[in-house]
Amino acid sequence: MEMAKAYEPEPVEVRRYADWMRRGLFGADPGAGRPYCITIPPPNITGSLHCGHALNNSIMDCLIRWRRMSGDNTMCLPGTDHAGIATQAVVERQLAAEGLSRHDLGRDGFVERCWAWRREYGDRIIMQLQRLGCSYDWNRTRFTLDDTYVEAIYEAFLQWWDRGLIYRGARVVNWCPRCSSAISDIEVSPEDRQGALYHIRYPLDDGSGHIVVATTRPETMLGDTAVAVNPEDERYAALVGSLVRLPLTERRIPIVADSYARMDFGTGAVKVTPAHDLDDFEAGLRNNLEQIKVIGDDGRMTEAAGPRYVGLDRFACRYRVLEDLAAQGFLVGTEPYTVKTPLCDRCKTVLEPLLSEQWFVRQKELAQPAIEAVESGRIRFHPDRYARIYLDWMRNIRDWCISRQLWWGHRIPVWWTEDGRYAAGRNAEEAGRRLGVSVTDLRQDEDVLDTWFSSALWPHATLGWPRQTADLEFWYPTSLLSTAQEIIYLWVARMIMTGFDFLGKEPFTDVYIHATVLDANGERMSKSKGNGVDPLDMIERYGADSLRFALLQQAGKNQDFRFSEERVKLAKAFNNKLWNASRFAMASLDGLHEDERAELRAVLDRGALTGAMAEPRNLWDRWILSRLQSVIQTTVATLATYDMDDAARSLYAFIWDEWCDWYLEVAKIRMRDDSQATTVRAVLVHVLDTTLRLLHPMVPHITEEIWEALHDAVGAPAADERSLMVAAFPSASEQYVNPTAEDRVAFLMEAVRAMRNLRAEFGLAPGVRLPACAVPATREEGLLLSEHAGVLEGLARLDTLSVASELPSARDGWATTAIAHAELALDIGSALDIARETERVEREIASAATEVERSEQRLANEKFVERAPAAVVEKERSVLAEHREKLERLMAKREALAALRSPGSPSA
RNA sequence: GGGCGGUUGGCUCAGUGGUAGAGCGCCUCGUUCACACCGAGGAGGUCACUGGUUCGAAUCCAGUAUCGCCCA
Repeated sequence: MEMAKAYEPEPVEVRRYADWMRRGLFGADPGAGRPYCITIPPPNITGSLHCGHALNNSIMDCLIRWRRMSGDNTMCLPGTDHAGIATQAVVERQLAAEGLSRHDLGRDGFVERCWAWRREYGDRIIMQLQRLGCSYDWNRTRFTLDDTYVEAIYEAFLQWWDRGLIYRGARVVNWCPRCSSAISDIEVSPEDRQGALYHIRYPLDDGSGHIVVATTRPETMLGDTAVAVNPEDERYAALVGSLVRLPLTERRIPIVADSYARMDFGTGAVKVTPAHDLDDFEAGLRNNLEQIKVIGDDGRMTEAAGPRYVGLDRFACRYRVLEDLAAQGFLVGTEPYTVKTPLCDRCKTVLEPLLSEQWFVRQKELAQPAIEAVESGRIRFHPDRYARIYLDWMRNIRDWCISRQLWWGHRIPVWWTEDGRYAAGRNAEEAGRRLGVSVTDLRQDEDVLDTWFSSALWPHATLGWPRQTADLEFWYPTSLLSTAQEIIYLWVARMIMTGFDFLGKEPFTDVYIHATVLDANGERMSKSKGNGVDPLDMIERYGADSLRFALLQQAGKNQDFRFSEERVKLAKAFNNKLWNASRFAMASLDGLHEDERAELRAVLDRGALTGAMAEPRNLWDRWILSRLQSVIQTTVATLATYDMDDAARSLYAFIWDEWCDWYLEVAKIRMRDDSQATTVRAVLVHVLDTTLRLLHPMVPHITEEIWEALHDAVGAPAADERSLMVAAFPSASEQYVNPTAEDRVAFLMEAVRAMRNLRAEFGLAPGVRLPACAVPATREEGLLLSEHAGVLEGLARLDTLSVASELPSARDGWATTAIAHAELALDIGSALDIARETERVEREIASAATEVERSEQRLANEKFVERAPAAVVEKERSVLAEHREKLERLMAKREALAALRSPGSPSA
């Protein structure tokens, strides 16, 4: 296979993905092996891939691919949710463009229209996930309105119904007057708006004075049924129990003591409007207060608001109320105030908390096992700090409002008789039987279920529940749920509750909460701000692998991270580096004898060095193999703890800094020697193979492409059943761990760097080869230097490197430097300027002297010597000895240079 | 108001008790047959602040400041 000089992601990625699909490599069969399963958080069918999806799916696919290669029986189940309110909003907008409303179509017609929309656009995000490279089992893709899924919903509803957990009640909910529906907390987007805090005087009924309340929503005062003060507030203690006359109305309402009134806010007295505020609603229940609904479902004032206000829009009413209060002398003050205003996520209408008849699920009983599972560690959160956030919420859980006044969704399986009785059933017949009436006398409840009701059943419903399927049997409990922090409550918590309740087991054992992706300025990406990075643009420009790698490099236990196109560009540079290093390795395999090719094929097949090459003798081979074990170990350990960032970092550093910068450069030199070439090629092939395996979960396309090319290069037959996707993930071999080799190579690297540094300091052209000389501190270093002289000559562009017992003189044009355990000299001839060289030596002396002094001070500290661990003290002593030795050598050199400069000496 | 996270070189971030690191950017040099999406060399930080613990603190503890997230 011909490899392009620069890596071009697009054609490779498209071809590779199609090939995986064609060969059915994403699918799984239940039964054998260790199960590993992820059911992905179903994106909304109206959505398009954003950075949060891209990050989460990169993480999930990375983990799935890693587990698959590690031999687990993995299955990752994708799907989408029907997104009741979002889809309905989209379709209604479409209708509006045609001058129609949903009511023109009628319920059935409208639902059909939604299905048509879904058929046309609903799989867009699925295709985007495929472009990202996700190895999900697409044959198992689920949608929350699939027939089988609906079965699960009704089963859950009926079971809860029969146990009395579902009830109908009047509660304050988040109401969107435009959508005419209750909406869930997550669909509320609070926004700071400039408003005012109004102080209003409520006169005491007995005429003895007044009490002042503060509010940002004066129009709700028409629905006030009490004034609350804190029971510990001495200012008002005497007033508790007395009545006030509510301005603009005929009502007398009580002053009650309730600790939810904050003494330090406003005047400390708070108006209570139980029908229009969640906290007030609960205070109302505690104090047996009347609930008066003054704002209707359409956002206009009701009759209860009084004749002067009925029919007014709520905002128009605010101004009339303020005028009237002012005119009658009740408005005592106005101050500017930033009001956190709840907006509907979909249509940006200001939400109205209002009292409404809804269906609810009791939560206390369901929460108990879900609490215990996390307390006991049966379910683990990563990072674990989120467990507390979850537990705090679960312990104070409120009943769940599950009804929505929409048409698109699961219609609530409750039927009503004409006389207002009702019962649930899987269908009208069943409800009819329960009510003892015939179907013709029944009408089904108009509401649909909250979309989160269906998502709450996701892990088991997608696996087939309530049927006892093989998938459910094998993969439940699933392994991991990976998601964003803001849906811990709404979604994660509810899945845990339903999992325990319906199956008696946790839905997953691990919950990973990924970071929030911020823009380059550290701000949350949002459509309205328009500051989002579009992942699809990034894929188009740099490839899916680059996007994945860029995201994974920052995906650890952090709460958020900044993301920009620059990052993706850098990830692409890394991919290009890998591509070219591979190209180099493969170029070295051209025209090999068939015996050697067969041997290299065996290396690939086994994922290990084989035969005579299994234990290379050469230092550089031993070194790179030792470093390879370390990166294998780190990769496995960090993926296991969801530290994908550490895994990416460690692979990046290994490939770029060790493999490319050193091993490949050394290989170029060593391969000129036929006696070494065979081993070098085997190590090249093995390290490349291993690296590709390690990297594959993060950057699947490019690694598969190179892996295939590598097989071609050693003459492996074209094989349809071969894929890196299902090759074995590497595990570290103790036998290759070699700290001695690592130390020795560190020494040689230091020698090379020191000599390159010398060249640079004297401004010598990189092309000029110079004679060099090394004086080792001990015999060991001497052997190392002479054995690897050829490599050192190549790396440092030397003419010949001689190992000697004494350094040549500056007089003859030698510049010298010192590293630990050796002195080095370069014959730079006339380029040597004695004055400049003296300056350089002075600088080195100064820095060495500082080091010596620092070490001496530390060791002079008796407490340090006494209390620090012996190894630390020992290390300090050897560091001191090294620095002293270096200092002495430098001082000797200074003297030698001084002699050269003294009068009478020939100038250099 | 409650909870949580961050504050390390110009920028973005690693680094949980033993002499401060990387990438980008910057400066010098270089297209030697894997890669200019590159290579070699270099400059640049009293680790937000104040106390404490310790032989030793970017790291542990307490507090302060500041930015941000979640919840109310």
